[in-house]
Amino acid sequence: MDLGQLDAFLQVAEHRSFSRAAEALRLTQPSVTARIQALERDLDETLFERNGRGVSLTDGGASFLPHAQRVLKALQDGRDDLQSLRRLECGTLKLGAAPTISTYVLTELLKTFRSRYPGIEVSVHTEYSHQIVKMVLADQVQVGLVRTISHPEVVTVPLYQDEVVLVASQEHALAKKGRASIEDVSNERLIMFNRGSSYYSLVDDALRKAGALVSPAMELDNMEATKKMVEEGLGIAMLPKAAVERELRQGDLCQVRVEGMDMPRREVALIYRRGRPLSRAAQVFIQLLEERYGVTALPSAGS
Amino acid sequence: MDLGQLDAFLQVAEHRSFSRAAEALRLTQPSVTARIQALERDLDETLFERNGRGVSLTDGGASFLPHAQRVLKALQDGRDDLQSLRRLECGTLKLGAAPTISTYVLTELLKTFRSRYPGIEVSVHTEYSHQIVKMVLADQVQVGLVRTISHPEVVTVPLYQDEVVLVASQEHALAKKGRASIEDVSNERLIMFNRGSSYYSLVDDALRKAGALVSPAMELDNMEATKKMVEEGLGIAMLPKAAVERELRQGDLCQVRVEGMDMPRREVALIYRRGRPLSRAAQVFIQLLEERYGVTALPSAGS
DNA sequence: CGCTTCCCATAGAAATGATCGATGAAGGTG
DNA sequence: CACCTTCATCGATCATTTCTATGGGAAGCG
Repeated sequence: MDLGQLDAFLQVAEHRSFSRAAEALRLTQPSVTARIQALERDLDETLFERNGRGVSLTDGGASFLPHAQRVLKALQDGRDDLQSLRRLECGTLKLGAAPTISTYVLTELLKTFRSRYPGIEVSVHTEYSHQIVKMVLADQVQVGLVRTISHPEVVTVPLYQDEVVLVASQEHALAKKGRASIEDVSNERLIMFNRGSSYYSLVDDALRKAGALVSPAMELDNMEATKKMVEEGLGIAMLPKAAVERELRQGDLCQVRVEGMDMPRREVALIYRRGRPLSRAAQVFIQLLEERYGVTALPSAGS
Repeated sequence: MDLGQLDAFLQVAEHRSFSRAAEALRLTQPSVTARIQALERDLDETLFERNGRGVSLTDGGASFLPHAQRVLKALQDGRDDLQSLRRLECGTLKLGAAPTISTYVLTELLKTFRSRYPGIEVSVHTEYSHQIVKMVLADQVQVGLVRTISHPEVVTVPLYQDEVVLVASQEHALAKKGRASIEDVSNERLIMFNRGSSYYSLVDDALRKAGALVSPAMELDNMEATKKMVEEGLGIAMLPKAAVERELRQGDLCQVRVEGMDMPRREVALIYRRGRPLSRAAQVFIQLLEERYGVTALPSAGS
């Protein structure tokens, strides 16, 4: 069985003639005869009645016709799908991101991405960074946005520094002062965020290094709840700036500069599997990141 | 593009390996490589990522995969359809029949036919005989059941004689006597049926030949109405026996023998287009007629 | 680090299959 | 009856596919 045979079959059925079908196919009539005969032999079924003037479908031919049409249609659909994939009119982008990034950075990025490529389906998996790395390696996600991690199998492209800032409610004394000493901080009720998160140890280390003796007054596993606590004046907190940007802008929270302390920073990076061609959707997503953060993430074509 | 290429594509996608796909296809690995490369060249799209250990689909390959599956499925469906056609599990039977035959003979035949071949779709077109002949010639129906007509392009197989009988209501004087003379008939109110039908002239001729001077008391275009009229005692009628068989059996009407008159007969025949292969459905329908009426209608295989 | 193993790509020869032009046979047409 | 059209057949040519043998690259193991 051959697609050329099916093509010939459809043409002959349409034109009711071998010779006219041959013209349409840009073949000679004996070739069309050969194709139809081969098809009939293959299906063990006479498909056409040959009568003096042209041909007509037998019952078997009539019943096979719609299937032959489906075959060629499916093929055309396949080609069309590839074409729209090339034009980025469809496709799938599977992203992995660490929790804070997923909530406070990715949303903005995806807004742009979706308006640029409305046909591409996007799915986001939020996990801790080390888990995202595993997912990238297992091809469960194509691109990850995580804290900088090095792994031989993974390409890591730093995007930006995610700074941790001290925040307090608007009415808080430190907020009004705008700055605080290590001592001030030590005397405040510090609300800590999620012991499992990488921020916890970052903040903890930085405070210890600065000589602050903090006793966490509260620990929450949830960023939104933590912010609300601080807003309500139940304490102060050291949180990633990206996560509190809106509240700072709206005045719900105030940033407090801490004198004599290096505020911890976390480098956020884009990762993807090394040595593996990226899907087109992933490529254009990474291009978006390149524009946004002024980095070069994709190997240039020349290398 | 070639079905072998699609087959190879599916096998490689499934086995994630060219060589295992080659085994499954009973080919050598280089052949599979060649097929995939040809397909990739045709689609202008890399379908597989070749990594040291096996291969995996690219995004393009993944998007083409379901279409390739559809192609092969459509083909299998086509083969299956032909198979069930051969087993008479499906198919189409288009019948044409003259009005009386359609109503009073075909129904019974089709009951048997449907129970024997429940999957075959049957459609019946009821037209006057000469119209049915045209439909047979135009391939609008495959088989016709009509009064015997001869036409060089049509095979005509007489099936049975459809006798015309004189009927009267149970209470009618002639019914009680069981027989009538020509004179009796002439004195009765004769209800005639449908001037357009071939029965009209048959009956008219026969009466005239027998010397009856009839003045139709009523003329109806509808067999059921005619019978009702006779049942109600509004007159007598000469109707095809097939059309009144049930009423005779149930006693609603009585047959009256007419002395000294040749009752007209109409030969009913099966017709189909000459020199054209019949669909399987038509063949088995004709076989049913052969059984039922003890005739030979199909050319034997040897000729 | 080198060895082995697995996997896919390539090259050239042989086989297979498709196409073509010419011609024949059958049926329809003037 | 001659003529035209239409499909089937035949043998030659050409293209494609498949095979065997071999090369190169990546992964796994000692």
